Amino acid sequence: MPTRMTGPRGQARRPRPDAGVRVSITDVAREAGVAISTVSAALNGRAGVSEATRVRITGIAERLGWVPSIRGRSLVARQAWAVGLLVQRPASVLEADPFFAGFIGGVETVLDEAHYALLLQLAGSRERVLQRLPLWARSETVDGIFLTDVQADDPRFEVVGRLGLPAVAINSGDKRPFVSTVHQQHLPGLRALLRHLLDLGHTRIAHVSGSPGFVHSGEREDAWRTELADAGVVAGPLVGGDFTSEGGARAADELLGSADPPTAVLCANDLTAIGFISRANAMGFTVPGDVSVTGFDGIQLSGFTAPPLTTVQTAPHDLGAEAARLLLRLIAGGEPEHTEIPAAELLVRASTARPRR
Amino acid sequence: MPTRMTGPRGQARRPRPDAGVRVSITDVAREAGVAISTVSAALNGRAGVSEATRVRITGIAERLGWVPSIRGRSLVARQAWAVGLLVQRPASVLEADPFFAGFIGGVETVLDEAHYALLLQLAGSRERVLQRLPLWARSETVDGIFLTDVQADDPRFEVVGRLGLPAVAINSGDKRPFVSTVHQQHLPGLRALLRHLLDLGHTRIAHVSGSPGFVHSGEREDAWRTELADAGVVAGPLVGGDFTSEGGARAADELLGSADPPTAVLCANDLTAIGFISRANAMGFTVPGDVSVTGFDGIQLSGFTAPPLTTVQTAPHDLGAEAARLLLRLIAGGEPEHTEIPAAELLVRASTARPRR
DNA sequence: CTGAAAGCGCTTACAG
DNA sequence: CTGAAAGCGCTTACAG
Repeated sequence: MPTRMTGPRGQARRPRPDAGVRVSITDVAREAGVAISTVSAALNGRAGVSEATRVRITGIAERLGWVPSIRGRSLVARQAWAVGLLVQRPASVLEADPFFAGFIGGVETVLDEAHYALLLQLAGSRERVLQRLPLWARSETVDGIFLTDVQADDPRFEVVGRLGLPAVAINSGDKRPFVSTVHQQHLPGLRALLRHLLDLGHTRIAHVSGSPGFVHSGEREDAWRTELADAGVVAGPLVGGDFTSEGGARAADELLGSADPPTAVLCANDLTAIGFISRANAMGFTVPGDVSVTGFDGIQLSGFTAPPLTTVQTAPHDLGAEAARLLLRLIAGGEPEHTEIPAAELLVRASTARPRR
Repeated sequence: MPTRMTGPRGQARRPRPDAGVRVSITDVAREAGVAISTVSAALNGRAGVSEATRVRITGIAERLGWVPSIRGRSLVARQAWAVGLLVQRPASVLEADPFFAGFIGGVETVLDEAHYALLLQLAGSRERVLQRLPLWARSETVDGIFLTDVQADDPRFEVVGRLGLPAVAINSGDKRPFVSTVHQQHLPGLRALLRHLLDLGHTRIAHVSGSPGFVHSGEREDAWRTELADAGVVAGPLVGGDFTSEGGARAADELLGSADPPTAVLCANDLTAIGFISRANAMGFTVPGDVSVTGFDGIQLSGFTAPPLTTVQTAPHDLGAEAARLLLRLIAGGEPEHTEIPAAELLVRASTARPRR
């Protein structure tokens, strides 16, 4: 039976097989009959250690299963070898959102190679993020952070600037002080999408918007308004959405239940479009026969809906990879940079067609 | 212009506004004219500090913006205040998978309250996970880990046991040595799903399996075989899938292109089912008119497909929350526990109906 | 109630 | 080429 002992913080800790014997640099040094500084130099490939000693020490370290403690190393190096993603959303939204999985996947491919880890925390709201950001920075838990879900007047920029915390903003619209930014242009794809609808002959094009406050919500709404104005078409009704399928379904109720429904609907993202189509079908409308519907994002499932969605293909994975590269460079002492990945492109599939009349 | 200086590891580091002046416990002690041990005791609410001193020190710490460095604290406390998720999949699979977002969301809701962080790393393959696990454990980067995607003969159990690393296995099937486990029963829902198809009158029920090697792939295939056998129905054709929509589409090609297509298809998960339906439609088959199709998982979009999917509703979020609770208890010195969350339930929607003849 | 010391596991100048 | 010492920022016994 395992016995109980009391750990350094007074918590009961159960010893495990082979676990009590944490091997430290001191153990390796003792075993090798050298000083710890020699072990350190040998293992880190620093000059000034004879090949014979290096081989001997390496062998002993391996035999003892010694791996340098990141805690001791962090303390002197003043690095955490971790970067953070402090998400400004409740868990429920994160779980449904198609952006984060791709973004994190991209981030990881780069961090992994650099032997950096990603620290993830869900702060749930804008207020709690602002509360936690200084703690993260001052406690030196991470060497830098990603700023996603940038809002129009985002106070985080001022905070990371003041704290001196390396940060990369993703799709923040403008260049911001103190931080690097990576951006994927959505406007060209959005314009192409609207021209596609106009070219098909639509003149009554509605918009289901994203959650208010987000940079990309405003961007999509503006593009819709501007592009239609340029074509001399009166912008159809605007319905407030929230980037969810439920929001899309509600918008369908409202738009298709009206006296003069639109012939095309620009949805703020794919989830919204899928919800819209689902409800439209339930109401007896066919897509694209009665109404053309477009998405935005190009999530994997958008190619497998009925009908497959006309949308704009974004690249959260590539955005994540580039953001990670920028952050690592900033941490290494580089100046802030501002880069772009290739613009999001129109993907014409089967959810759009000529208007019936 | 910022000047350059060289950091402790020889990397160039750019000082930032306000960033050079890292305030440590020593600064607070000096400012307050007390010993660092007094500052530590005061800030951690330990007994033996007069109220007056505590108030004074707290005030000074706040004014100086001091937050204890997790590095210094980690070293003496021998805790990382972080747990890890070392994912055994390439980024592309992770990005498409509906499980992880929900699971991570659930984990976070619990960790956040306990002031623990989640360290995420994508190792990409089983081999690299096994290579990295000892490094994570020995470098003391995390206090414990989650074991997801458990495979039939998973070597990770032996490794975490040997390393003494607290671990929680998710849906691992059996109880395993050394680790806590959390499980959501899928079998009752799976059986109900199959009985639903049998009750509708289907006698030719095919299965599109998941990726080979995973516990839940085998579980679904076994249930399909067993339940049909119990009902005296010969199990229809089995097609290998991979939990993706592409795999589902390929399976539709194969099954619906055959001379005697099945009247119902049990897909290993929702993504597979959605891909199957998409291709079925393209081939001129209606769902559920010509063929009934079922999913598994109950992802949010499964309610918005055309037709909405009959599936089994799983709860990755709850699984994540419970797994996090178990892991924190294990880290605090508790014995391994084995818990269950409520079983996954059948969700009958519109993708299933009586067979045509 | 407060302070001085030791030590967690490392790395980095600096002596020999 | 190797070793002894100092120090990163904390916490925890132990003295006073």
